[in-house]
Amino acid sequence: MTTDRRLAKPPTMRQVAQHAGVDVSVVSRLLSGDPRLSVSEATKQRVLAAVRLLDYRPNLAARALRTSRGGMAAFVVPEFTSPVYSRVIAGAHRRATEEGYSIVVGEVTEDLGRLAQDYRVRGVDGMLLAGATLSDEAVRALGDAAVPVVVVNRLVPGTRRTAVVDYTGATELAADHLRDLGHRDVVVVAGPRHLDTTRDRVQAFTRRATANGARVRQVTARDLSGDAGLAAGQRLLSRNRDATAVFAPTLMLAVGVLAAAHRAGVSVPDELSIIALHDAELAKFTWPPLTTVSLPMTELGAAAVDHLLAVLSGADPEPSIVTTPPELVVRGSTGPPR
Amino acid sequence: MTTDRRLAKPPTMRQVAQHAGVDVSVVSRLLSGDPRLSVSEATKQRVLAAVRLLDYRPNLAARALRTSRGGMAAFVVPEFTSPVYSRVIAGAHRRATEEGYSIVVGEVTEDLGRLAQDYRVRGVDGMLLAGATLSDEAVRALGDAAVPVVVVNRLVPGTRRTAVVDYTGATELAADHLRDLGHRDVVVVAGPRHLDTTRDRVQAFTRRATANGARVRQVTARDLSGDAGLAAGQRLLSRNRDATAVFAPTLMLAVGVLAAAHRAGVSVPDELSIIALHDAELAKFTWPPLTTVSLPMTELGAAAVDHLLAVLSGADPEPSIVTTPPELVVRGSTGPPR
DNA sequence: GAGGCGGAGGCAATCGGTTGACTGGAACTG
DNA sequence: CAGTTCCAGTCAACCGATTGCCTCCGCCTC
Repeated sequence: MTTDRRLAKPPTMRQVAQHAGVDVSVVSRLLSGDPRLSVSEATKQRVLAAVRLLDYRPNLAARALRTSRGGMAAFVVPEFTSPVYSRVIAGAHRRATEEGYSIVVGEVTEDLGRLAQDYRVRGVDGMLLAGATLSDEAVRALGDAAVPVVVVNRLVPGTRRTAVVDYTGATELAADHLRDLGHRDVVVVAGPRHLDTTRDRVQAFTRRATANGARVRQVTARDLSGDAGLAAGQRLLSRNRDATAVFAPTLMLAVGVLAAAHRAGVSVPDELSIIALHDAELAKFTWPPLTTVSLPMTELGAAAVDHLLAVLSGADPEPSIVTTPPELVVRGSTGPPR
Repeated sequence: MTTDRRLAKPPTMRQVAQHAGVDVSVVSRLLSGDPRLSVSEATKQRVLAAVRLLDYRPNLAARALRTSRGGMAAFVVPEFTSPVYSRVIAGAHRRATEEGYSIVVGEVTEDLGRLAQDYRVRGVDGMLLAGATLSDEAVRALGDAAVPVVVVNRLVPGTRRTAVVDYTGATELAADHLRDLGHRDVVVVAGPRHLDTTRDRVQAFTRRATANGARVRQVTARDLSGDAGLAAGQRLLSRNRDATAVFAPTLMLAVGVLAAAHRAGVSVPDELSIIALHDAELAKFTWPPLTTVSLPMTELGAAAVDHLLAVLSGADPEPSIVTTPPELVVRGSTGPPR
């Protein structure tokens, strides 16, 4: 059972072949399911038995060298500490593992083309690129990087290689929740203008809320951090005293706004309701707990991997849109306006 | 300047050699700094010029095949969504990148030996293993896995291959802060008994707080999640009404206790002070913001990589202890007892 | 009986670096 | 001037899997 997995070198295909009394090419073709190979059933069983006996697994470096396919995908993020991206990574990792791929992690740098080249020689077959901090042109320029790139969670006009979740449905859920509670005067926290991700979410929300008959105003956060949310929240509270609800396109912004409310002595949800996009454990433990719209980020990671794999096998699929419906998670931060 | 980095195959060492009019072996030895090579300065410059011109980088798959060193390290965690581990990963990634290594991520499975074998054939040279959920024996058994394993953030008796931060100093900082505020009756939230990580922290805190003259009692959380902290907090509030302060060995436990206090209408810090180990953005945005002791988790990641690299180069270093001093971050969750 | 055909498997080049062994010539020694 | 020592590189065998092409053999056809 325990096949002495010490420091000894792993078995090679040659050893399997010897064990089964055949040529390595037979083993290779058999294991890769080459249709042009014909083997007798007996030989086939001998080979498979040898594979099992030796606990053989192909050396990926050798395979990568020969085929220039390394069985790895890079997940590149602006920073590792985002609670949202970590869920996307988890999903990507799971799916990749199922497909025999590994995930290597990377950080966004100014020269993504160079990064792609590095990956290429490392046997990394493609990149999953998350992060809204790049300009549209920068993203489009990646169309012919050294390895294929799939942009995650962002729809860039002119690029098909993306995987996204449906934010429209999520924003509508949020807008309708506020309407149902009776809010008619809402502030949305917009991200910085150059971040198309939040721009889209804010537009979609605004459209729906307006259609619902609400007055929608806007404050702009300088980035998507909690600090930016805090600052935006403070501006919001001093300028829009009559607003009864706030919509934040990301969780940390909402947490920041909540902190601003606490500091200003504004009671949530009595004087101000807060609702955010994206759910995470964190949302359960603020005070009051945050009402959010949960999005299928794990599935997004998986979809991105699937998309990349499709591209790698020569296809040019439509942008992948994760259809798992968003879910409204009502906690304590929303209530009827006073 | 832009050397057409399209889909074309990257330049090989052979091309560099041809360009410089020398044998590939010269290029190889020159680039790897082989001391047994002697080259004229002129040749050397020609080779280096060719390298730059072609923007050559060695194919890692080929190198891995020959040397069985793939230039990759795996960071294996129990789950990706921990805000603490993500900082460790960030540190590991930075350091690894500096050393020309890549980080692949993995999830803890029951059969870590098998995982190590998979990594071996993938060209992953070693594992950084985080996560306290494994038994001591399981960890010790990894001593002779297919690739070397460095255990992160955990001191297992009988293993030298670990990198840790100094929790003792951190717990003393916390205990002394509570003493300075005048607390004499403290509850510590212990993690589950089998988690030696939190056990050590709890013991160290208890020792110091007791020495400081405080009465120290204990509640046990079933794991390290916010939910577990909430449950423990509720038990704590019903059983130890006279305690004036709580020490939590991890951030999420503290967040859970804080939530319990809110739900019970107990005011923090007036009726109950809360202090936690580990700082993260999250701590700034709870209400009140959490007083914490910040630990050098980024440095820990870097130290773990350094340790692994040392092991890979044949050394057998002492357990690495990150000496960057912990820092007390006083926010709003601690104050004098009423 | 010669030729054809298909099944079962073998041969060997190749991917791109690495590394131990080796060589041609200049310089130096005795 | 023969012999030795360096210097500056060169040669070629790997590492382990993949893959186009070849062979051998038995059997079927005409």
